[in-house]
Amino acid sequence: MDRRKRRTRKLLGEALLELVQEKPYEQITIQDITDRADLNRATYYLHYKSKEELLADSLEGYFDELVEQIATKTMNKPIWENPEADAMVFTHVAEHADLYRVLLGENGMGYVINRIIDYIAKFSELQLRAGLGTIELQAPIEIMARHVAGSLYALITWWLMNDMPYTPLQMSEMTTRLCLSGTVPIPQT
Amino acid sequence: MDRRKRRTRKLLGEALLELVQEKPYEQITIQDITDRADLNRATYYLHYKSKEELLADSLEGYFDELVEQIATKTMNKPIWENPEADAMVFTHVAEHADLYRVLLGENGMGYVINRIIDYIAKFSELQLRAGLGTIELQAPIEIMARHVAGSLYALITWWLMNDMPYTPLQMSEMTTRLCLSGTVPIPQT
DNA sequence: TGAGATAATTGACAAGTTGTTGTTTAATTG
DNA sequence: CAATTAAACAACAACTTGTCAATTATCTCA
Repeated sequence: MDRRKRRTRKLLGEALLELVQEKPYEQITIQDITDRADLNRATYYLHYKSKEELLADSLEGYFDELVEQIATKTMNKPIWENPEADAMVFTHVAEHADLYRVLLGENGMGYVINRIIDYIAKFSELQLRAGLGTIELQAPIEIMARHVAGSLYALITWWLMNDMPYTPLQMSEMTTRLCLSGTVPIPQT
Repeated sequence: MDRRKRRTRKLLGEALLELVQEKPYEQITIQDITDRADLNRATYYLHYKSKEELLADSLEGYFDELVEQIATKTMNKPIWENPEADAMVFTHVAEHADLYRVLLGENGMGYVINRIIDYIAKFSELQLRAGLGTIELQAPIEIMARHVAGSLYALITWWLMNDMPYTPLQMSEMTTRLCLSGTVPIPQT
């Protein structure tokens, strides 16, 4: 890819991620973005058709970085020996807390939220499949993966929106425990 | 409330919920809404300041209806004797599938998503507190409630987006099982 | 029922946004 | 260095927004 092209896109992405922290996403205009990036508005349309397209592109980097980090650390380990994997997610979120608060919070963006849940679900599915034989199935793997993803997502946002009252490791341990053993380890029925 | 006022708001709400199923939410203009509702554009501003305000107002009805249904059926029963409660949620979603697909799916709306998770979390928290004494805590109740809410949310959307391949009762049973006992009932470590 | 209050209609305003185009200038690559 | 590709710039019509003041219709309650 042309160096100029890359440069422009990077500038646009940075501008958007900055702006997203200053005012509601819907209120950000293309004008705002190009002003901030010091580019002509017409230039924007040479690269992206919509705001969404730019946003997707800009977030790619963050996700890839995280996924790669995790992948190298947790290859093939079954999920229940891996609170570190989740801990990395919480750490990553903490490092970009301002951004994620906007993306996931109050008036968060459905696109991003679903994207993240998908990401986690895919990952969990792999982990669950890896540990297959040993465990008794509570539900189809696909569904279990969604369950885990939803839980992790909800705990991340709760944690973010409540000023991160636990350490990433604590959060990750609770998440793991809840996902593996559920809320009621020994049902008294 | 004045009958005309109520009428106008109802018309606006219906118009928005219709439009939301026809084109992306961001692309819907106030003009579109008032055209559809057969009202003057200026009238809109007499009632709402933003699209979000109208949306919130319009959804209120749906949620209240559902919550009331559930509340009467499940009063005071501990959560693990209540797959019916969850089943009602899945049934409700199925009845308004087209709408929820837009609100929660692909380019869903963070506002709505978070609103729903909050709703469920509050509800779970009550249920968990009710059954307290009997169970050993895996994590603070607040967190467990989020965990359950996230899971239910994720399973609902997965189910919706995959053309509802199970019955509401099946979904609800799986949800309950996963939340109570986790993905790995007897960890073999 | 009728008077007074409240909503809705209408038309118009300036300000701002959008997407696009054609031309010119600059940077990059081999 | 020449050819290619991107960016800058200015200007376009079309549309959206929020707000106004003046007018008309509808509702409420005494």
